[in-house]
Amino acid sequence: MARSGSAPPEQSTRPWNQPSNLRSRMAAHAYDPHEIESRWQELWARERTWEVSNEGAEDALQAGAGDLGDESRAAERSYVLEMLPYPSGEPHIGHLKCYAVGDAIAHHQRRLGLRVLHPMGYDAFGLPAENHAIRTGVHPRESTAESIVSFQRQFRSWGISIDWSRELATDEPSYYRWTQWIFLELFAAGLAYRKEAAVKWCPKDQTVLANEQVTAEGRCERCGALVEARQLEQWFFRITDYAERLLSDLDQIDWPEHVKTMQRNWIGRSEGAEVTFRCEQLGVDYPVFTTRPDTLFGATFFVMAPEHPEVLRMAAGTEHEQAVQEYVNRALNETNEERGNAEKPKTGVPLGRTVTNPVNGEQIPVYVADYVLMEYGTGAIMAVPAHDERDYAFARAFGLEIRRVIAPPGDGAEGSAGEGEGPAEAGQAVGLPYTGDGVLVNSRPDFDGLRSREALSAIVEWLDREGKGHASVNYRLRDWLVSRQRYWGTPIPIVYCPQCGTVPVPADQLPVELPDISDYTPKGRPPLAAAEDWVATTCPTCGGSARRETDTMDTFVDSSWYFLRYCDPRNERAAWDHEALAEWMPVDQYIGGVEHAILHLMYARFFCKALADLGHLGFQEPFEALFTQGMVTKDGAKMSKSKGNVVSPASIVERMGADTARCYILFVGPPEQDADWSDAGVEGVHRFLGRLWRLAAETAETAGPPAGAAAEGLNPGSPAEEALLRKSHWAIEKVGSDLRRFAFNTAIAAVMELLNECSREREQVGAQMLRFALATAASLLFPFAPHVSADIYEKLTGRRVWEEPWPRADANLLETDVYELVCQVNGKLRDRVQASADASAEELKELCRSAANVRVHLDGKEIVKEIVVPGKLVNLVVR
RNA sequence: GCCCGGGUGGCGGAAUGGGCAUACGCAGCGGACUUAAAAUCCGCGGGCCGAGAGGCCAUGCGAGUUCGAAUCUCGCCCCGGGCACCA
Repeated sequence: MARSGSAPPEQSTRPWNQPSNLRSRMAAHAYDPHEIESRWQELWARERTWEVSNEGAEDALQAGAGDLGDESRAAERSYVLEMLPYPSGEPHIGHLKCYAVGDAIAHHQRRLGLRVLHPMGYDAFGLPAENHAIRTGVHPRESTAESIVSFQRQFRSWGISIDWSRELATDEPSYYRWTQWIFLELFAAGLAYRKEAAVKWCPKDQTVLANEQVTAEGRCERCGALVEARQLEQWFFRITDYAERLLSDLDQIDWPEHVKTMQRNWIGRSEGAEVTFRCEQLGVDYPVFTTRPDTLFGATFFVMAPEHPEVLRMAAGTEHEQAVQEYVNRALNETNEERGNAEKPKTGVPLGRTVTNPVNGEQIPVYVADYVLMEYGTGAIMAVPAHDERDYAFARAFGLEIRRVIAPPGDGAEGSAGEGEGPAEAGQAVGLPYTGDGVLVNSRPDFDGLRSREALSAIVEWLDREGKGHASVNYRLRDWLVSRQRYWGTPIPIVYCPQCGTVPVPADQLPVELPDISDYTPKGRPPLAAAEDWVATTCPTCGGSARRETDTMDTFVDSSWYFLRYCDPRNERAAWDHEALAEWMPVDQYIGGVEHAILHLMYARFFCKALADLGHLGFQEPFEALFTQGMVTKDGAKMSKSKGNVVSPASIVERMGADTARCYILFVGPPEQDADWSDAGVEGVHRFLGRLWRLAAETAETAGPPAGAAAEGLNPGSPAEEALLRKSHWAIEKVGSDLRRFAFNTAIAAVMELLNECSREREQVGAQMLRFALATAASLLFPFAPHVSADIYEKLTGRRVWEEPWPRADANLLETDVYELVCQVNGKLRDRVQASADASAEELKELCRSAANVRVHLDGKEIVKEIVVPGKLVNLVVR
């Protein structure tokens, strides 16, 4: 079996750049990516290579019920998913990167033996198509359909291994019917509700804007007019009910730490207490939230948000009523950008009332000020100017008392009661505001001297006993505003009946189809309101005449559940079948841009938790693992039409082929980091694929008929052959481990190294060994450059590379019996010598001491210490 | 201001648990082939000194820990991202 002796050099092996008939050889071995890529793409399409069926469904057909073998099925399946693309114009380079990453993972997992679900769809509703319609009159459905066709064509031309049988678009009634169903489920559970809220309004376009349509300067994205605030009835999802679970479940999922951190910050959990301040004059209690109950004795005034429903009532009948009314009106019309600026001077107006500080019974004045936000906490605060930057600024501006109640730890000033007391000016001297923890002073005998931490719980306990407060947790997260006064979106399936009020459309009457309209121009009300025939309907409950909701849903709603639909995309009876979901969900590897770190990823998590609570899902987290890819820039800047630095994937594919484009984008650097596009760099990768293909084509000729699986029965017949065999196994090991850690750049570099060794050694090794090494290279490169790899592999072995198991490295070939021992003196490299792998520490020391250049550096010195790292180095410490 | 990333040749980057800094690619230089060019192939390649052997210096800056630091610790500078009146 083992062929001993050297494999005879192939007589037909001839330097392939030999002068004779160079031209014809070049023609015969020219790398033609277009021919190769279209040939393989056609085959994969014809044979539906990447489609997977739902085994659960098949089991159910065969066996009646299908929960046998759940575990083994779970072990064998994998769901790889890239974020749903928004189809607009043509795919850009960011899409290419995303799918290059996802496809590499999908291919690798398939060849590890998993059944991989890798579907595709389109986030087809959205504003750009509607804005386009306003400009051109072309129906958004048409322009979107056109974009989808272009996306499909390009994704196919990239050779992405998609199961096209599951394709979907969120603007299809067969899809949004179920988006509406989910809305109704949330509505029935009280998780979808209506309330008045401030929206962004463009006075010029006479339309409500989505947040993302407002520029950083607070202007309308389209016309540049300053955006105003308006109060309108809006639909919300009660995501805040899930704040705690959205936060704590982050610990269970394998996501990049920075994404989790962003979500944690977004949710913004704060522990503290709710404390009640009573207005004796009106006999009303006003609770506030504070994270610093230990500073309660320093509360010298009380502030309410302009939106607070009690503000006007409180001021009513006082001399300040007029001023308060004016201040509130002004504040409500401010944009968030103006109001949110912490730098601007504090403004506010007294209400002419006082409330009682529950810990000491003091009457403190009440103000209305726009630095207090209605959306957070209770919309009112206790102000502790000595220990809060904002309250301090306000107190200084209004000449209010600043009372120091926390002394910095260990400053010895704990006993100096009275210090910092009195109106504004007194505060300056002692470095106020001091916002850190410390020791209580100026409070009450039983609390003075306690540290902040201790005082905090002691005071909360006291409040609790007295019925004046209790421990409480607050979140920064707000409820999700889902209504959009827009046309191109999923209609909200609600009817307003004069008799019955707000009535959900019964599930069996879904979908509420989006009607065609002819005029998309904004007219001060949602475009759908103009579709009179559609708006006028009958009440599902009483049958009387009623009107439809004319707002549509935020497109983030559409994309919050599409990954569920992929599991069962053609189901007409339900949004999904439980079996199908049990088979595929959750997504094992999700891939997308970090720009969705908060919104999309938070919304999808919320949907799954809510749907799980309603009994529709059997899991809590949709995405087990997340990978966020970095941006692709050109000349260091984000690609944009206005900068004229856009690199179109189509032009790269046309010039050099999809394999080159995909490999380059992965080779240029770590995929999670931003990468700058370099035309010269692409050429380099293209050259590499060409060299690989040509050497393989040459080798296929000289090595004779394809020889089946490349590795079988192959024994090295010479040191050169053994070296190439070892290099092949090194590459197998390297690419495998690199794939596991998403290090595609170094994986491709390893295949390059293997090819370099192949071409260097091609005359020193037999054709069979060369064929093995090149087939290995193709096999390892397949996840990144599927077409050329499939082509080479077939030429060399007669087999289909995607049906081959992922190669396994032979551990024996990864270790050598001799290696280069690094010899150091005082930590500096002085020589390298051959050492045998089984040499003892003593032998290694001796080897090092006797190395030629080491001896020079030992001359006249005394060795005081010898450090041996077997397999690596010896370091001699001398004096 | 707070919280994350990151800073390595001319350039993109590599070094996976403290152990040969600069893998792989680009650009560059030299050579082969060609009437020539392109393409292709072979070779060189951090800086300084040296004829060479070799030596010294070098991973943003400064200290520290260690036999040994791109890697760990502390301080500082610069770049990118997120949050930012959230009580």
